[in-house]
Amino acid sequence: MNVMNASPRRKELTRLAAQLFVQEGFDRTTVRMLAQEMGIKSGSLFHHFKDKKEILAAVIEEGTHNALLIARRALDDCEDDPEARLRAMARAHLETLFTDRNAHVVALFEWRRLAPAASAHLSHLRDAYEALWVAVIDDALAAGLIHGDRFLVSRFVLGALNWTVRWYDPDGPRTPDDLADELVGMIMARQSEQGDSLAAHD
Amino acid sequence: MNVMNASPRRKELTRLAAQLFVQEGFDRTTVRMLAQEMGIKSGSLFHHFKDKKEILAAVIEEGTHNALLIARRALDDCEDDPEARLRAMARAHLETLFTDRNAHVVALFEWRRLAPAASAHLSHLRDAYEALWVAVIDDALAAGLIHGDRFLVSRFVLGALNWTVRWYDPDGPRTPDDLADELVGMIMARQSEQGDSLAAHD
DNA sequence: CGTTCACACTAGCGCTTGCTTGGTTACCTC
DNA sequence: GAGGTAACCAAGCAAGCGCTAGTGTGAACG
Repeated sequence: MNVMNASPRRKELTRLAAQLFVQEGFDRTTVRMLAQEMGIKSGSLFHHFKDKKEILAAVIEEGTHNALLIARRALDDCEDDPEARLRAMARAHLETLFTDRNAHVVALFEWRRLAPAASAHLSHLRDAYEALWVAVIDDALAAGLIHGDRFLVSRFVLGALNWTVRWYDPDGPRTPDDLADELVGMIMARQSEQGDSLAAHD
Repeated sequence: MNVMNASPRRKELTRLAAQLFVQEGFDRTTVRMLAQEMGIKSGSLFHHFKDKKEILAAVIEEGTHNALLIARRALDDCEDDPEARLRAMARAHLETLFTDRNAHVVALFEWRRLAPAASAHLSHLRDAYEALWVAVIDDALAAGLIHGDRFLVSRFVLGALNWTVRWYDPDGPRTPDDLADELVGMIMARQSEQGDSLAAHD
């Protein structure tokens, strides 16, 4: 019985589980389906995970961890002006949603299924990820690039991004980067003249 | 065995079912839980609905129907400029989400659980609702009020609105109308140079 | 009065669920 | 070659699931 460590085998199983959770949802994914996808019998599954919820926790941890890594790398690699950083974060978010796809989607949509104790352990990962967003949004607000309440803007932007998993077709004409750029363009104050709209909100 | 008609009793049961579906999700809501909430035994439930999925279908139909009614009324009651109409649609959307709450939320999040045949019957309702949105967005684009691709803008806006059910606290300081106004303000091309009219909505 | 009908009940069937148990294999280390 | 260990399997249990069958009510109607 493994508890929290990450053997290579367990990592692979987690990746497969994420795929099924995205397709079917956590509740409709049975341990027998998971086992079959992994090429083992259902009983063997409980050698790697204590119970079904621990599989979900592992998937969500993996997804959030990955999102954090990709976002940090994106911020490191991009230029240092507010618009570029905002664009980089939006692109990174969609990248985790659609290329790494599975785990991050599960993290977004099945969070509630976790026991409070388990989600408490993961919340620091999530907080770190959200902190990145808040910093970028704050910079964009301070630069007059966008306008509004910092709390609401970040929620709206993340909502618009997260909802893409409901309608986006990866085989369609648009790339995830196109989506990210369009969203950033949509919310940016089209400044024909620069400067004075440094709106300090209360 | 009722099939599609809507007796008053069935309507009430549908309302109660929606409440549970929002709280627990469709899969985790058992027929015994539904029956208890309705004050009857689980067997009696199947006098009103053919099976569990028909309950979900009834809830979703109710939710979409209601959203359509509220949106139409909002458009009728508001002034006839693109900004007012956009604001009215956003407000109406959040109104269905949070006051009528239950059914519309189920319609958004449990759509996939429906059999294709059942969802085909409901798709015309959904199409009608989306048509309202597309018309309003098109007007706003034509008026230069917002900018971007009509398809993407509507998806992003609806995504931002729908995602509110994940974080909005009805007991908090903000009203749903506040949220709607902030979102509209966020995406509007602010070519009026005087001002950060932030808290000043309506 | 008898018939009908909407509505509810009791009882439980057949199946699936998450999970446990006891044992087997293959490999590593000393 | 003895001992340990990670990985797996066959078999199945207890609980819960959606749903059905058969019956009993009281009100409405002729």
